[in-house]
Amino acid sequence: MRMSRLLVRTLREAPADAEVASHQLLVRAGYIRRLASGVYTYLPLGVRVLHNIERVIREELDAAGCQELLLPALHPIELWEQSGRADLFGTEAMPAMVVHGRGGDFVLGPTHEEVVTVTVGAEIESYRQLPVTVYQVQVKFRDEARPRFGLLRTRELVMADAYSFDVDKEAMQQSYGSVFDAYVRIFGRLGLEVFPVEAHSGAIGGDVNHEFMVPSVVGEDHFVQCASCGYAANVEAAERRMEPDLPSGGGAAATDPPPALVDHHTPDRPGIAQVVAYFADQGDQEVTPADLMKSLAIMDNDGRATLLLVPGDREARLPNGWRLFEDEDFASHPSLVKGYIGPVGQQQHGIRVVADLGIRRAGMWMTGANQKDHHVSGVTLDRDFTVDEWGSFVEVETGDLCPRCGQTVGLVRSVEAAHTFQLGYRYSEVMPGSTFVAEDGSEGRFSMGCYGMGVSRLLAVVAEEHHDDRGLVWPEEVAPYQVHLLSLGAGRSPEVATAADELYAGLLAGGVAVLYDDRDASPGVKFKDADLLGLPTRVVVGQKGLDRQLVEWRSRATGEERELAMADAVAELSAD
RNA sequence: CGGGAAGUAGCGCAGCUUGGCAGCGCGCCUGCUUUGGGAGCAGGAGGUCGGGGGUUCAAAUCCCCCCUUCCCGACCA
Repeated sequence: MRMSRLLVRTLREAPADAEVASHQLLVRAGYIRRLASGVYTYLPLGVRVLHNIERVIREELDAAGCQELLLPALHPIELWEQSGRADLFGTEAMPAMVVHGRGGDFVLGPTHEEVVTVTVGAEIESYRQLPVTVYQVQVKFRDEARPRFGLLRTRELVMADAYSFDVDKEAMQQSYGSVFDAYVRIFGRLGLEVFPVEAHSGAIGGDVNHEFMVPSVVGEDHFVQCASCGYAANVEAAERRMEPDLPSGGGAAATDPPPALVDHHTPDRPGIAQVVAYFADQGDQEVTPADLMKSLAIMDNDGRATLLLVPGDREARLPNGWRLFEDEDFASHPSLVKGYIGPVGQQQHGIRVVADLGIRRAGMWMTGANQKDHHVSGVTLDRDFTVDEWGSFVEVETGDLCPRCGQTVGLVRSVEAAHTFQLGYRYSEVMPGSTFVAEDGSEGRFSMGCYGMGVSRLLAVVAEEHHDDRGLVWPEEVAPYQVHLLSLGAGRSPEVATAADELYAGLLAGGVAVLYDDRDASPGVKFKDADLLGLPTRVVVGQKGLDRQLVEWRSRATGEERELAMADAVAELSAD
């Protein structure tokens, strides 16, 4: 491609709305342009990068035996009513956008479980046709509450997602493993370090699932990593080890004998922070969040009223399916007084008590008195309350102990670049046609998996992880062109112009993806633009080199420079 | 959705406090000169000062409403 004809314009300064490096550079170098908040146009250079990422994904998924199809982006709303997820529209869990057409209401597909299930279900009649894994690469739509960081979080995004269909759970897990492995290979080819972590499943559903986390300073997530044994998990799913006798930095040490319960009048002070502030204002007694026990009224996934106890200085981590009490739940369980909840005597009211292991450490606690505007201190395990079930119910923090090996873990800031789910029967149970004749003649239902990867987000992540202060530095797999050919002073030197034109023609004939900067621009401009665009190899044709029948070769990534004989240049560059 | 900031030429910004010709740098166009790390000179084009309403002889500037964008938080497939 001749740069004089390429639809690209580089900017010396980044637009004020671009904050992070990948966003600034992609805009400055002319790869993308913003159309609206979270909606971007891919200019020719950007499209080539996008297509390269897609090519890598296709190659690996094809190699793993997956078959590509293309599903509609426009979904009849009835399809989502059948899965029950239409109820979530407009909520934070499923910010889908609905459009009204002549044929009824449609959803701009935010994800494709419903569509793919009915599509594949209609084609599969027998277990003999299974397993099958399909995938697609297409645009999806999400009405993001807050688009961010250029392509990292958008309202319209390109995703690649695969869906596996198997005869049973064991077979599904096989398929899951094979796509999982393909995903790991894809990240490797894109030049990204990735950590598949155990995670929550959110609105997609299913049991086992993994997020593919790429460590990055622009990440919106953190994952927990153990340097010694390799344990890695999302903070929402991570557990920690807690030795019963190990102090965890909270609560008051138990005295012997334990002191009596002390009631404190704490008017209008629901919540840990307010109580701490209240005692700080009073001045007669210092109370820290760690002295308090956080008592949360929960509906668990079986609909049981449950009291969850965690140390007051820790964030509670609710298991999948659990939710906080709503007003009507409080109304039907009067023993739990919103804002002043405590564990004392709750089992007598039919409340199950579960507690984080951090509560078990020797200690007594201040907590709600189950009476409005009152807290109570000196609350002691076994004497004043008992626990029905222990577990790890707090978000893991740096310095906590690895649940696997007991060493300390750390939090790593990262971008969620892909998410894979073992769905099981979540969709095949509710979507019509998701049955097949099993080997024994009975009716079977698909055990499914789904595997989503953010293609446009990956473009941003690769740019984020591969740039320097002068511009982008694309890995070869994704670079829009491999060679950036510059002619210097071609306007005044017919010899340079001819040599550069011939080299360009030779590279094209040799099948090299080459971008030819044939513009009538000064050398400085061409060098700066070449650095900014970030193609792997730069080749300069100038009078200086031509006098010795040489062209100059330079690696964008390493800065390494070589001189190539004019006569060998095409062969050498084609071999790369 | 809560908090904060900002909208003036394609991009980056000044002007607003104290109302009075709409500016600067880069980019763009023409010509000449230049040419190995974002060249020089000369000439030129380009504006709904985010939108609407109000105050005033007069509004980019003061007042009210709205829209948009970005950042922090919440949330997130």
